[in-house]
Amino acid sequence: MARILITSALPYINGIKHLGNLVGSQLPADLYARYCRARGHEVMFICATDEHGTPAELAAAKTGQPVAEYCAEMHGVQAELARGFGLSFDHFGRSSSRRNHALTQHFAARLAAAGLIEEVAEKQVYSHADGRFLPDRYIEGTCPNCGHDRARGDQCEECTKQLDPTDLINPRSAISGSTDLEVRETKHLFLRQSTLRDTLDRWIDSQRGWPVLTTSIAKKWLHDGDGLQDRGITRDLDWGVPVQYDGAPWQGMDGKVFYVWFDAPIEYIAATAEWADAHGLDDSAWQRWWREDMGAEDVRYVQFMGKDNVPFHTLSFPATLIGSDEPWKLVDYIKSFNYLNYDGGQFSTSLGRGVFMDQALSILPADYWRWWLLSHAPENNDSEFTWENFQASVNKDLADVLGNLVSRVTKFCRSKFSELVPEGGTLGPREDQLLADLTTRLRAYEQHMEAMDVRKSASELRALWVLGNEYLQEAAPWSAFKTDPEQAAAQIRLALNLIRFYAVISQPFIPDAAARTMAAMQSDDWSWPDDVATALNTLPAGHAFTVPEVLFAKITDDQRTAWEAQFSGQR
RNA sequence: GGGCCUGUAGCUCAAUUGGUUAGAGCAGAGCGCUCAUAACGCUUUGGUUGGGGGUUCGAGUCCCUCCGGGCCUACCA
Repeated sequence: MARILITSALPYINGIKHLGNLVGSQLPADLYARYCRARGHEVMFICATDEHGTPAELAAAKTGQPVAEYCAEMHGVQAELARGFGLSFDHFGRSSSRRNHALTQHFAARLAAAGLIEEVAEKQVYSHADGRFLPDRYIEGTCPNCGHDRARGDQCEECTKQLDPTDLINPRSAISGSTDLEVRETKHLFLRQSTLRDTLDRWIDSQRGWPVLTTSIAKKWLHDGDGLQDRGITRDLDWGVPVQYDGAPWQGMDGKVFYVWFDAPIEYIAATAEWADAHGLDDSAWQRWWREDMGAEDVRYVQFMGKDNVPFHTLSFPATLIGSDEPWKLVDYIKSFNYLNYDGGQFSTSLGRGVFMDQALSILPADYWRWWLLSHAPENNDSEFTWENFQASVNKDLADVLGNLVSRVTKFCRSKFSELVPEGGTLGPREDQLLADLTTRLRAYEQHMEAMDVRKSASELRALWVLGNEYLQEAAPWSAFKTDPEQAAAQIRLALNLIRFYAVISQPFIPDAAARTMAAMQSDDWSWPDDVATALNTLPAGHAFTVPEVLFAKITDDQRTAWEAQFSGQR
C-alpha cells in the first residue's frame, strides 16, 4: 500500500467551468484518485477554488456583491457541481482560507530570509475612474503596429504583436472605458527564481517519464532568451493575502496582496490543512502529506493540470518550496493535458459557446460526460467535442456494450430461473478461456491506469466489457437452457458475477452506474479483483439480485439536434 | 518573429521508441443469433502514414524542405 497525494489545478472562481476545464484537470485527477483508492492505497485528493485576482474582483463587481460574498457563493456553486460530477475530493478548499493566508505569508517570510525576495519599484497604469491599477490586458487602445482599435495592453490580438500598455494609442480602461489613466510608480515584491534556475533545471532533468508537454514547456521557460525571469508576486489589489502582516520582513506594502500565482499553489498545502481542520485533526495529520521531515518521505505526489498551468507548477511553485529551505514535498509526476475544443472552435465563456458544467448535468447524468470526456481526453493533442461523436460513443459504449450486457443477463436469469443466482452445473474450457482473457486485459488496464494513460485505460476497460458479450454469444445460455439447464445455470452464475466484477473495475470512470449495478447485485464487495477467478465466485448460488433500471438510456437524434442548437453560442 | 506539439482508413485514435504484410473502435457491407436498451457475435470493404527529397539492409518513426492545424511566448488565470 502506497500513499498518494493528488492535486487538481484549482478552478478559478469567476464562474462555472466548461467541459474543457473539467477534462483538463479535475476529472482525470478524480479517475486516478478513485483508481488508487480502489487498489487499496491511501489517497489524499485535494482541490480548491482559486479566488484571488482582478477577474474575481470584477466578476463580483458585476453582480454588485462584495467580493468575499461573491466568492463564497461561487465556491458553493462549484462545490455542488463537483459533487454532481462525482469528483471525490478529500477536501475542496478555498484559496481565500485562513490557512492559505497563514501559509502564503509563511512562505514569503521564508523566501525573504533566504534572500530570494527583492523589492522592485515598477511603473503601472492606474485608472482613476476604476480606482485601481490595471493589469496590462485590461487596458485597451489602438495598436501602434496595425491600427486595430481594440488592442490589449499585453498584445494586439489582430496582428499578434506584443505590446507594452504605454505603446497603445488612446489607451482606455477595458473595465470602464475611462481614458483618465495615469502611469504611477508602485513597489512590488519579486521572487528571485532566476537564482534557482540551475536547481530547477537539474530537478526537471532528474524526473523520468514526464509528459513531453510538461517538460518542453518547463525547458522553454528555463532557457528561452535570458532564461528564467524573476516574477512579481504581489499586486495592488484589496482582495487576497495581505503582503503587509505581523512579522513581515518588509515595510510599506500596505494595501497590496500576493499575486494569485504565488498563493494558489500554496493552497494545495493549505487545503490539506483545511481538511485536517474540518475533521478535527491536528497539524500532524496534514503535515504527514507535505513535510518530508514529518512523515511525507514515502508520499508519491501527482499533479493534474491543463497545459496553461505548467509553468507555475514546474517552476514557480517548486521555486517557492525549494527556496523556503524547508523539507516540503515536491511533485513527483505532472500530468498535463491539451485543450478540448467545441465543435470546430474553442469553448468560450464569454460567448456561452460550448457546454458548461451546470448545463451538462441538467441534460444528462454525470457518467455520460465522464465516460466521453475521459475516453477522449486531450492527452497528445487538442481534441474536439462534437455532439455526433458524443452521441455515437456514449450510445455504443455505455448503452449497447455495457448497459445492454447487464440487462440481457439479469433479465434472462429472471425469466428462466429467478432473481437468485442459479445453482448447479460446472464450468468448462470456454469459461477458463474467458478468465484468462479477462486476466490479461485487466492487467493491461491496471498498467494503463497506473501510468495515467487515460484514453488507453478507457479503451481497455471497454474491451473488458466486450469480452462479456463475446462469452455470452459463444456460450449461448438461451440455447443451453433448452437441453441442459444446469449448464445454462453455471453460465449465468458466471455472467452475474461478471456484472459485479464490471462494477468494481468501471467505478473510477462511471461511479454512479457502478454503484447502481452493485446495488442491483445486492453486494457491497468492492474489493479489487487481484485474482479474476476468485472475483467471479463472489456471488454464490442462491444470492438474491434485482434487475436494474436501464443503466444508460440512449441519446436520441432529436435530443442531439436540439442540444446542438442550444449550445452553439449566446448562452 | 521565436519555441513546442501535431498531420496515419469517411470519423476518433494506436503502432512495444528504426524492424516482417501500418492496427483498434465507430460508421459502411455481408452473415449469424434471438437472452437483451433494434441490442450482441462473426466476417469484411476501406491507407502512396499531408507533399517532395534524403539517411539506412530497413522509415509512420530519424534529417531537410514545403503545405496545413494547434498551443505557448512570462501582467488572464
